Amino acid sequence: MVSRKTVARMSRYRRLLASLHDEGVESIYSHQLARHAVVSAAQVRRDLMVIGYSGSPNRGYDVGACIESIGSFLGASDRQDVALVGVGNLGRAVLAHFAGESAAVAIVAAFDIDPDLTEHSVHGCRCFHASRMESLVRDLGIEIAVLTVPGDAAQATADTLVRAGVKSIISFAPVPLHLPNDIFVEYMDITAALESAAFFARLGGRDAAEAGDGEIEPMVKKLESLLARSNMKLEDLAENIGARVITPGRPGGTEVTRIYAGDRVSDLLNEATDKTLLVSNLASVQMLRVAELMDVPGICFVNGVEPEPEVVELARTNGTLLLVSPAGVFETCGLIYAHLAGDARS
Amino acid sequence: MVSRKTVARMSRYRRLLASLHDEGVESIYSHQLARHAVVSAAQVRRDLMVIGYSGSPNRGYDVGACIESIGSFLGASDRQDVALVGVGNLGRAVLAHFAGESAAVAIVAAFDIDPDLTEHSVHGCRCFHASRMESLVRDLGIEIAVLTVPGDAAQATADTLVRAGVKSIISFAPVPLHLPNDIFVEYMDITAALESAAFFARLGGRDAAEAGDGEIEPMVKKLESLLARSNMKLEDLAENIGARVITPGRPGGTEVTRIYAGDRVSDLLNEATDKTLLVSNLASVQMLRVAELMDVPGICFVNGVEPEPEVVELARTNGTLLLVSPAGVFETCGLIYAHLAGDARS
DNA sequence: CAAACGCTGTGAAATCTGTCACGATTCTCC
DNA sequence: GGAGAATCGTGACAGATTTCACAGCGTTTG
Repeated sequence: MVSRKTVARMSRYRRLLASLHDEGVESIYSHQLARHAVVSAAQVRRDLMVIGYSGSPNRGYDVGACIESIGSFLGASDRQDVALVGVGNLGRAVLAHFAGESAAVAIVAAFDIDPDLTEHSVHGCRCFHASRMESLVRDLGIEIAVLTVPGDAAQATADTLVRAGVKSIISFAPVPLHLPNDIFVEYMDITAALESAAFFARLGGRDAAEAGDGEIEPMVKKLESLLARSNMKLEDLAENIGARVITPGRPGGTEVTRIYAGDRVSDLLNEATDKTLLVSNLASVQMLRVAELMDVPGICFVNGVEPEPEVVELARTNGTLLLVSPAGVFETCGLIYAHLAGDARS
Repeated sequence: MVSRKTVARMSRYRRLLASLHDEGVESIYSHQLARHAVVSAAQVRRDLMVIGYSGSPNRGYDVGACIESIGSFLGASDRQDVALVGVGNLGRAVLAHFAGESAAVAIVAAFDIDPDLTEHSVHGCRCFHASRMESLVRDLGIEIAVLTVPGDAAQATADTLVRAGVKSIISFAPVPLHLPNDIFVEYMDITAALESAAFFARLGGRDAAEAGDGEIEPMVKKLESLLARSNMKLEDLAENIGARVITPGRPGGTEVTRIYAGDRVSDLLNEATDKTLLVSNLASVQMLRVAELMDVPGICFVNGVEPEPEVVELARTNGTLLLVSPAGVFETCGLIYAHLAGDARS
């Protein structure tokens, strides 16, 4: 039996693949998709295995075909109708969220007890009075419902929906629902999420300290040899320091033996080689030009800047690997260092 | 290390306990709390174990003290401030959701790029322009953020938040975020939830058929002996057929050896005993009166009706166990039957 | 006052979930 | 055409999570 989590990941894969497809990407390797989805490569392969889609070694997975496969697995066969109950702020937000998507699931009817809302359209979805819910849901054969009603109405509403033939419910209400256990319920418990976040935020300080368990040995000069020895891909490094990859590097991976951090073009011209990763504050076209001139394989911008489209375009054309780290130059370098040191130790 | 799931459950426990506390419940057993939270009793005990709170045998857990314990575990020490980014429909819904709650977490600032929203209050929360986000978040020492921006802005916003010192993020955006791995991220992926729901709804038919795998043997007459032999509590039965418990039964559990389904009072007077569970369409006070007269220990209403407060009140006074099953009389009986049969077989 | 009962706390088993490692396969390059 | 490199598919493994099962203890009952 396929697990709930796997299905959720599948949905994410499909959306990621769809956006890549729009960018003209034809095929993709498991580790690339893994990086996009923030999971491990093995996970991706296993997930794609269960849906029966096979990629080809050396070309990876065909993006289009893979989208198709996931589609047929998740059930693109016939469109599935969804009902939404509770047209408050949250309900409207959910309606707006799905208004654009032309996915295989579509919210076709909304229900509320407020007569003012009734018989109007909200974000392109017809709104009916709750009293008509049971018969309409039954007659339309709707099997999926989104519950955005207040907590005290959730149980009764859910019971009605189940009676009308609904098989799956997504509940935003902050109460657990008591339903027959052949009904699938997915809770979107915002309060629980927030309290979990608060909990882990408090732990954050301590935990992060534990995580960065490296002794800060003064072995700076070893960096070069560490880099040279480690056959780590820049792509993998990016993942480990929390940087995101904006443009892919050269095919076959990007090898570096040095890291240079700085913004002064004159220094750069002296220091950069064709195996240097450049870490810079300056997300400008100028930087890219110099990088190209020096044949630098990769650049890492910092502070989470969003490079101008022009810059991204140029990087893509040049085949320069473009990273963006959320941290500053210092932290980014520190992270890379710690990572390499940790890697070498193990 | 305590897991993410455990923390989320803790949050649910606390809310359930709080609402029970308001109802005047003083103490509770693990299996009762388990039923409310729709988890197993062992799970509850283990969860409460990790926070170090101990109940007493035979009196169970003290509701008030337990709320306190969970509070100090999740961190009630000092209020934690939360920022919300993206004051669209969804953002407003989340703000409204937390406006009332006086919990230990509070959304203290909202941010958006729309100047029209800026400097206004939305649901009692001051809204600032996004350009002031980084400095304000940093200066206020906010470590938790709710992300309700469109997908294409999510990554950049998250980077900025992390740079400003945020430790935990709850993201409603439909894209995975690439962040340092000491940052806690909780995804509320509505699309994934809906697609999962759609998937399991489709499976529903088959799956349910598999679940109810019992051969439909004509052993109706064995029911009585089955019931007599099984020392099942009605409370447990309720859980297994997806019925919810409205009022608790007599202390010490509710034993039944027969089940009678029907609405005619005259039949009832002939059939009911003090060990009969009554299954009825009719959620009326009349029914309760007859039940009391005949000393019936439990009644199960069907079709998910919401009994009148008057009925509930009377049942509580009488010490009559009141259940509501989401299904009809037929299905409810069938479920109970299947369950008993399955139980006896195992 | 002793026996029986029912609940909690917790070690141990079972189950679920994700990762690793390695053979199989395909493509590239010489 | 064959060696080599890189990737996929998958059995085996490790870790996390949940459930089971039972000892221990307070309460009730005869």
